[in-house]
Amino acid sequence: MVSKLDKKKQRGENTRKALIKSTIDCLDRLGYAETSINRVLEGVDVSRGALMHHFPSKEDLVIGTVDFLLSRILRHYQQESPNSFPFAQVTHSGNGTLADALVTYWKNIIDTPEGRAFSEIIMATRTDKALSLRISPKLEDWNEQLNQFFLPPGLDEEAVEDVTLTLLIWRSFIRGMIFQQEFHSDPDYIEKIIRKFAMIMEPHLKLAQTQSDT
Amino acid sequence: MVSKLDKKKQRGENTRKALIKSTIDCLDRLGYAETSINRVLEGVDVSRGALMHHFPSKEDLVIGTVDFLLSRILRHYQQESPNSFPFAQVTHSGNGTLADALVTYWKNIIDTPEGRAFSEIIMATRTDKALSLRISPKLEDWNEQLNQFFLPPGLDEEAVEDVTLTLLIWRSFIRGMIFQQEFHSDPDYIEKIIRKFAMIMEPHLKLAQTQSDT
DNA sequence: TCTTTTACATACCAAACGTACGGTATATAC
DNA sequence: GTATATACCGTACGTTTGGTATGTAAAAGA
Repeated sequence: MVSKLDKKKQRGENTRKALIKSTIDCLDRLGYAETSINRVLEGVDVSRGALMHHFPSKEDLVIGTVDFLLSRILRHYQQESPNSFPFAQVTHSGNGTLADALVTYWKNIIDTPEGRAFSEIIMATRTDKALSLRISPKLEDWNEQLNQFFLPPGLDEEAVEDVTLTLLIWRSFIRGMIFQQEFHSDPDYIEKIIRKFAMIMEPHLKLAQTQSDT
Repeated sequence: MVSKLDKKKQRGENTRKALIKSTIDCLDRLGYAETSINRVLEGVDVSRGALMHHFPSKEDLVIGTVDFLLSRILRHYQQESPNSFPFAQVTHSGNGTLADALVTYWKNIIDTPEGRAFSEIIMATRTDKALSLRISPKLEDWNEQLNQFFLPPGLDEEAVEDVTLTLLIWRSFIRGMIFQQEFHSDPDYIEKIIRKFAMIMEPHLKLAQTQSDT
């Protein structure tokens, strides 16, 4: 009884996932402007009707994709993964340099199909008011949850503000690197920039940790 | 004799400028995905035929807009403007804080219709190969020219590399702030982040200057 | 068993897209 | 005066867009 129900729900879930995967692929390869429903369908064996069944509008498809991308990153932080999380590595484990961790984070999270697709959506959200209205609350929540990973308990208000700002600087820089890639396509040079940034930021991360220790 | 020819060429030049201005406005308000030829024409009193005469394809219109935007920023740097150029202010004049200059730069150059339109095009260039082929060389040239403003003569090779990397970090951060705005719409908070970044970067700019003085 | 719900498929729609093209007016060159 | 180039106009074309309407097969619930 249950297995047949599960089988059907599972089928629907698989279709949803396939559509979202194809959407991510399109956003990464073609950009937001050229990502159409037809193009998404080309990359997967799903009918137009099936897509409209799961995502009644194109906007719903984008929202579904955002939900997937946001929870993906959160999941990534929740289950340890000390190698791709720069701050955690420095403040918790202590082995390896911050620069290494930053480069790994860039390669594993930001400069990936999912990371680039996310950037495309964020960029589109800037001018798409309907999208912004639905996505902005999600982003605020997500931002809040992410920050919790970096805020050791017992910090005073000022220290929390300080760490939060430092985190935002880090995120702004690393997202901006997606733009910068257009000027410097050489991955080695990109890595060099990231390493220098890590070097400059390092003392300010250490400071945040020291404050929480006292 | 000359006046009549000039008058005609002037008229054409005015039409071109009006079309580019309208394109910038559309990119800023609607984003790259929703910027169509029809939409550009809506914002200006020019016929469809006139647009096709000056810009034979949509791609040509974008290229024309990029040319305008790039030369605009270069012009901005060439003619003094010490208030909006953070590095110049610190290394040349010395009055006012770096943070103030950075905030001014953000407000006057990046967070403007022209700055946002530029970001939209750069983002689109990532996935549009035809556009990338025509724009990338322009960007490399432009980048090179911009760097010249920040490189005092007599620097050794290592110092040049150091300053160049620092410049790229700065640019990556400030462009990334366009993304970050989607998370924090409050301008005062944006300013706070920029000021903290300036504080962190300040010693590293001073270092570059000291090296060139010795 | 009969009804409802879920998952998917096919066919179609009006609107908008970028582009092509024939035509007019005027200014310069010879 | 004639040829040529520039600036501009307006319509029409074929394609693609996001979205809808209708139908079918099967599982779930009564």
